Amino acid sequence: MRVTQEQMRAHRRRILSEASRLFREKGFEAVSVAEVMKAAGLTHGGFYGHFASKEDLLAHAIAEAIAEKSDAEATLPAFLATYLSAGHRDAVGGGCPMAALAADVRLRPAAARSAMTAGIRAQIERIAAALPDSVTEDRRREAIASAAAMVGALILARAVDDAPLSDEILAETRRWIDHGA
Amino acid sequence: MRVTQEQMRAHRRRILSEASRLFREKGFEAVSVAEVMKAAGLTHGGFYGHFASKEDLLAHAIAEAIAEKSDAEATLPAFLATYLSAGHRDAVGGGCPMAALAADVRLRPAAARSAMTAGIRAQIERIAAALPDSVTEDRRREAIASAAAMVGALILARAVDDAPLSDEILAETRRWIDHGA
DNA sequence: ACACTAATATGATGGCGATCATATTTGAGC
DNA sequence: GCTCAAATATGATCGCCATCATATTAGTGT
Repeated sequence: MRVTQEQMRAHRRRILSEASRLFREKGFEAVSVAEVMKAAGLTHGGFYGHFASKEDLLAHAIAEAIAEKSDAEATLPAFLATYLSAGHRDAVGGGCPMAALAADVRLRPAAARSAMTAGIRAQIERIAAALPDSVTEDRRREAIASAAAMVGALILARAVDDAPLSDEILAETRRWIDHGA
Repeated sequence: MRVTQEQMRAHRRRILSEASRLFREKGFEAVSVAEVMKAAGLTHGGFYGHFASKEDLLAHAIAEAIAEKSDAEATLPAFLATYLSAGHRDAVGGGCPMAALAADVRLRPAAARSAMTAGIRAQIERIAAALPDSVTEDRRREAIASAAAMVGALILARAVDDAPLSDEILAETRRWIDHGA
């Protein structure tokens, strides 16, 4: 049945939002188009009225997740405390799209990689802006290394099946960045 | 046809080695059991004589990759130079199993996570051993943060579709760890 | 050498999932 | 209000793949 143009835009937003969450939570391949549509309260057939393919959806979902996360924390220690927390580790679906999908994106077509690249760039710049003043070149280096350490720590903390080790990875990486920056 | 027990062990090793490479290269889901067997020079049917399931294979393949990588470089700068190099970034199939599979392992059953956890532990200890002398507690912190930064940098460098940015992520993270350690 | 069984090969099976075709409903523009 | 096309729903299709069943071959222990 046909719906309002407004409704249709709302549907598209809903699909994107659910896809963004599901992809982060379960990985790209493990989520079916039908599952996304069901989560959005629709049936699978209408999907191709909104997106060209599942991979097209991924690219938009990544962009969505990145845009949604662009409200930065002011200071680096505050950001770090949130980012490298048990809460963030355990809430993958609503968490950092890079930690959840950057490894996966290597295997995906250009559009998805491009969206991810934009997110990584933005993240580096955001961290650089939050760093205490110093030489521009050093700020960028610190921002890059901090971003890498944060993403890496979250990925490792999520991979590990041992809770104390997982906590330790988060805590020690956090202290290390705090100390170095 | 039946083969020598020796042959059979060789087949198993071959399957593991090809699986280890293929999983790193293309991801767990994108590799089929038949593909692994073909790469090992066998047909798909015999697979279940060697492993209980595809996921069982993954667990053993991770353990394999980790064992194969356990010949450490002596010094941290030397290890870093290899690890955060364009060559390593571009040779995923023979590269670090954590950078290739840690993010994926979060979605896999216990055995795979357990093998990965052992690898992460070993890597942390190896880095700690390679660090210049200092207080034990600080060494461990530096080792954990360095491991996280290295894995994160490699993942980000591989995700990005822009060569200069990718190179920059590797180079700056490397300098940052070198400097801090 | 023989019998037995282990290793592999060949050939199903069953399910899932991306995508497409067609039907249905109902906004939108006149 | 009427017409037409646009969203969505329903229902294929087609291919892939993990796993299993059965056949074939030939080591292994005697």
